[in-house]
Amino acid sequence: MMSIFQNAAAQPVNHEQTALAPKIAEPASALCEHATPVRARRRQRLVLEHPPSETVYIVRSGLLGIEALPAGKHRQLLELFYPGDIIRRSQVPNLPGASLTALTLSEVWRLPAHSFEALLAASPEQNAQAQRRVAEQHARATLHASIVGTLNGDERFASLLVELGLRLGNIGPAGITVDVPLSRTDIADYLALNPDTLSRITSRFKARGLLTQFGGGHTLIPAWEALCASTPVAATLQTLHAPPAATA
Amino acid sequence: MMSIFQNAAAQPVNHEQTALAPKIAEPASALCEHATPVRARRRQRLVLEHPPSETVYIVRSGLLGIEALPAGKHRQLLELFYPGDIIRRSQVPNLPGASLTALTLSEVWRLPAHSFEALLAASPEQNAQAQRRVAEQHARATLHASIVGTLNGDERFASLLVELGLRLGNIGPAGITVDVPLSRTDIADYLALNPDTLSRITSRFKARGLLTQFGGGHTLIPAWEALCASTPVAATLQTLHAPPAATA
DNA sequence: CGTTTCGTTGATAGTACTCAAGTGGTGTGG
DNA sequence: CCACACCACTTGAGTACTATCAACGAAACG
Repeated sequence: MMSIFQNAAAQPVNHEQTALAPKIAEPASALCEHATPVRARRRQRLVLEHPPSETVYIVRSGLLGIEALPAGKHRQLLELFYPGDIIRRSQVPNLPGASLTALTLSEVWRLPAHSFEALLAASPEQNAQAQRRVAEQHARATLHASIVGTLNGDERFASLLVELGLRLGNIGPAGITVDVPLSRTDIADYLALNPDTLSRITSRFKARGLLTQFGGGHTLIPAWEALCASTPVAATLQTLHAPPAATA
Repeated sequence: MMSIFQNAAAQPVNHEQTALAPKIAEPASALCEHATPVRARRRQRLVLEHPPSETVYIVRSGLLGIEALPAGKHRQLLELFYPGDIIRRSQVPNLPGASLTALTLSEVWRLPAHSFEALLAASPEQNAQAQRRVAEQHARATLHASIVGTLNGDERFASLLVELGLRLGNIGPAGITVDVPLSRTDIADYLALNPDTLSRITSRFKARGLLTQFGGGHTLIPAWEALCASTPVAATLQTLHAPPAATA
């Protein structure tokens, strides 16, 4: 049974055949009747009220992130959200400048927390599915803490490339192509690195043949296996970011 | 309305009066009839099966953590769990050596995920409360990523002390006393620091009058305000770790 | 009392940050 | 069409922080 919490826009990396499969039609859902569709352009911030008047967002397409602005330090990108993810205020730590920001043109559903809970209470299957989804998001947040806490710059960057390749990559003749929706600053803020340091890392990756960059974020990963070998968490990323078809 | 998901064992830090309030009696719950009580001694690992035969743990007392053992690196303590927290396999990234470990003598409830979901489906209030609890745990995981990603060693250690003070501290005549249940290695692994570096940090803190250590993890924080001033996330920690009475 | 373990401290090296200069592309106005 | 300003990215040199390794001291244990 297809559900609203599953990825709608992810294009699976499939090493056997060319991806770019047509998007699957979605079934009608009780949620879409009560939710307000919202389109967010790049860099637009979505309001995160404080409890108890909470708002729940469900990502339909695009890419969003939690950002914070620590006093006197650089912006942080704490977490990335993909289609199907569920976001509410209380999931976000009350850091200075904390906000939910669209990193690309995105579509989300917005609905009050009490409506969301009422809808879940009415459907045990969707309730269980929402729980699993939130648990998966938790695992991703924990993994990110692990990556930022122990890996060096090269390994962190390789980890992000693997994640984006699994989420957004397409099979091309010369490797896997990814239209990276993050700016260089975004990537540095997400990996807790300095933009200068990130530039050195990308230069090393290009020199090692792990990466080819074109304009506008168009990126080619010529050697997927070598890239996966550059990060100790490639297998873990696979379980959290690969679509079910590619996991099997 | 009191619930099973609220802290049962936390002793709030209250700057107005002495803490050590008597523990509140808990109401009967449908969960305790279906859950298996489990006692875990220090360093004991709790089994984390893979989906779909998932197990859900609910912390009753004590302190637990998620640990991982990256190849060729030191152990990582990725997350701490306090009474009331909900833990299931899919919340934990599939890292090498990932396990749920008791850091102190702990009591948990164990039940199959499908039973847990069935019980939540029967009670909309508990369902909503479980969702809020999981969201709060998500916020803590994200905050930890922020701490480990951007703060230096001193700030990380101060952040942990504030967290433990809020969770486990008691008001004493000379300041706030905390029986820190973590070994030095645990703390270093949690803060993504080297044990040697952590030792230097504690020495600095003792020299600055922020910390007094006795044997067996008995710790005194003489200057709470000064400690909070040592970390940029003191206010955020307050919202996530302070009991409701102390937050107001 | 000796052994083991843990914690501390010093010296050194590796990594990333900061600051600064240089490069390339883009857009605007002459 | 060119000149210029502007911005993002790159690269180099110096600095700050932490990890690593080794030695020392203290406490726990037999």
